[in-house]
Amino acid sequence: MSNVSSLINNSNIETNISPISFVISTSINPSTLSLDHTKSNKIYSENLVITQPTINKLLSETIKQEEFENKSLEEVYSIGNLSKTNIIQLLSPPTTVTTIHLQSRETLNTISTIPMTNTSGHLMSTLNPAHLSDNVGSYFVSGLNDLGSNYKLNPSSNTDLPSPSSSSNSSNPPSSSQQQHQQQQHQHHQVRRHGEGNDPTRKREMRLQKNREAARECRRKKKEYIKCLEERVAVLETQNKALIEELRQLKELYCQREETNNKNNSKTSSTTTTSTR
DNA sequence: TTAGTTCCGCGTCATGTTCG
DNA sequence: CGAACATGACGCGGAACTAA
Repeated sequence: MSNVSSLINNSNIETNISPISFVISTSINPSTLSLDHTKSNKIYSENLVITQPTINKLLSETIKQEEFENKSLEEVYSIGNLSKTNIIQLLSPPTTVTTIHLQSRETLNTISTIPMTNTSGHLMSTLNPAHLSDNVGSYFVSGLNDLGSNYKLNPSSNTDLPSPSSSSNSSNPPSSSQQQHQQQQHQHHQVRRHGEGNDPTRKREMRLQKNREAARECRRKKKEYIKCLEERVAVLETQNKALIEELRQLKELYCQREETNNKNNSKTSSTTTTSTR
């Protein structure tokens, strides 16, 4: 679990997106999900960054900004009617960050179907459960300075994974990672069968075996981390484009208003001069 | 078709970090 | 402080790709 306060302090990414934004950490216990176990790890480590309009929609269509900011954690929890959802921390405004541990596939679906918007409500992207499975969704690691904590996955994530037979894709042939997992388990059991005697050769074998597995896991995490970064880049680029467009429109509007004001001013000044004559 | 190149994943070693 | 773990570095083999 990443420290939300440090996340905010060390990274201005969320605050750049919106004065008030929310980080929803999808630290899902894989055992509670009926996901393909080869894919659950992806969800396990990633954070969703959802902006104010989205979180409002998530919690309640009727929640007003001020209301939300003044609520206690428990109150927000109950308003949002987020069953099985645990709001860990709600920082005070202006940077309000909520970290929510999602604990069920159901909750994940609730959030996943909500479009991500920017500060002005522009649609940024839609987070779809299918995207999560495909690892293409709009979710990313929480902040550059917090990447370490995302990079480090729960070491039990492998062993806690549901068995392939219980997954929804049980009819599919095992993927390479599934095979790898089975192979690892097999090797693990073999090692156990042989015991951990004091034989130096056996000790060395054990050490090599463990390191082999550790290296595999390390590479997997590294790949996942890089993928997260790439996805984050994509999302930030989209947001950046939207913000630039928003800025352009506002500038245009401002110029138009200036022009109208100038015209009005010149009109009134000319009428006043004629009336004084 | 084939030789050369690139990419990817693996196993191992060395070393830094964490934990009891 | 030692054991266990995490990770960077290195070399190797195989698959995929490419140019001749």
